[in-house]
Amino acid sequence: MNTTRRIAHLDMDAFFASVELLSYPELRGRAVVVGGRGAVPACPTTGGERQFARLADYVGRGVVTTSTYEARAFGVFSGMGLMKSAQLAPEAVLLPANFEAYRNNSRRFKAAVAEIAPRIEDRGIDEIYIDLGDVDGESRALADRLRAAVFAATGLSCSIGIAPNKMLAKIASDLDKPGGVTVLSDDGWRERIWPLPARKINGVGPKSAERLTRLGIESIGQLAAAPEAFLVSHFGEASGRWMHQVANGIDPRPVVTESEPKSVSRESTFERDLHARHDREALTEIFTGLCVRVAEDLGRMGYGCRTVGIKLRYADFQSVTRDITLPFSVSDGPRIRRAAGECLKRVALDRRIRLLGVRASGLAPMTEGPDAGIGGQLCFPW
DNA sequence: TCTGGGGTCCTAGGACCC
DNA sequence: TCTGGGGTCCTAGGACCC
Repeated sequence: MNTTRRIAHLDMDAFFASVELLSYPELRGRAVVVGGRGAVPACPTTGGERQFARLADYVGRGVVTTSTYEARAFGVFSGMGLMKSAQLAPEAVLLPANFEAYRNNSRRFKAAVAEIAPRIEDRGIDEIYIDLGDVDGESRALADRLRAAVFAATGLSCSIGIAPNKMLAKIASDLDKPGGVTVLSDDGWRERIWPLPARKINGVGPKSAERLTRLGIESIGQLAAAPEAFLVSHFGEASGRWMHQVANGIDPRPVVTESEPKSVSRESTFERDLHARHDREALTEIFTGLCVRVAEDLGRMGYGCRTVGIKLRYADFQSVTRDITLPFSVSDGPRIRRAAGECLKRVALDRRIRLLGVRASGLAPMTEGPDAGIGGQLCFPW
């Protein structure tokens, strides 16, 4: 019996920036950065030629969402503060994010893939896993077909990895970016994967990579050779085992084609740090607005929540969370606001705050009207 | 001149029940 | 009077991912 699976990971190349280049083809070949709250959109001048904001002129707390490969050559990557990236590439063009356009293109590329291979796991706006088990065709030819279909639907390029499991497929899709296809076979993957840094494993982040380095483990191959008991003793039962397995090419996780939402949240970082007393009015307004948006999200999804939580980030970047679980499900702004207010009473408000967030979890679909799912009761304990 | 916003999953301790 | 386990729920924090 042959139980070898065939799984693809498809990753759009510099997705947000590439979508912007569809609108502004004159920027092709230039260092372009997408991101930033309050970044200035492109505007036509009187001559008809479009005018773009320079990265060097940005002021604020925004970060890079995506950068073109030309910008990455300057060392500008996702997550970097815009003010810092401006020092590396002052002449780069800065564009504000246009999520409507990204969602549009995301839907289109996924639909194009689904025409060829319908078993798709959504991994966010710009990447998917595809179960190719029931799809005919040699892997490389199939990948070429998928790439062509994505390009025909969007005008955008992607990279694809095909391998016996998700972990290997994910690493493979990154091996030949942009526009590459990498196929790893059941017995040939080791020579490509084992020399890579352990950090390349999806799930080994900066903290774990640092700890591994201190233990003398740099590569995936070294991780694979480390005794499982040794990893378990340093990273705990679950993480240690998992690291040992994936480094040895064992990853039985299936491609999950459907999932229920677990939580929804809204948060906001302020232009300047606010003080609970001095800026009370502004904070109250922001807080209520976040609750209203969470309620709107829940309403749109048709879900209620039993747990309401808040998040604060202080000026020193320390974060705290508080949450409360209600005896029944809620979904309306006022009740979410009231529950979140209870949480707010349990945090220190004597320091400057840079971020405020509101979260709803313990989600359950609301079957009937907005008040269904609370057992018919309309009273609540406060 | 530090560091966005939206998520998932895991851990660990305490409460509470059997 | 002292001593157990196991299981579930709740809360807080943290790592990680896109």
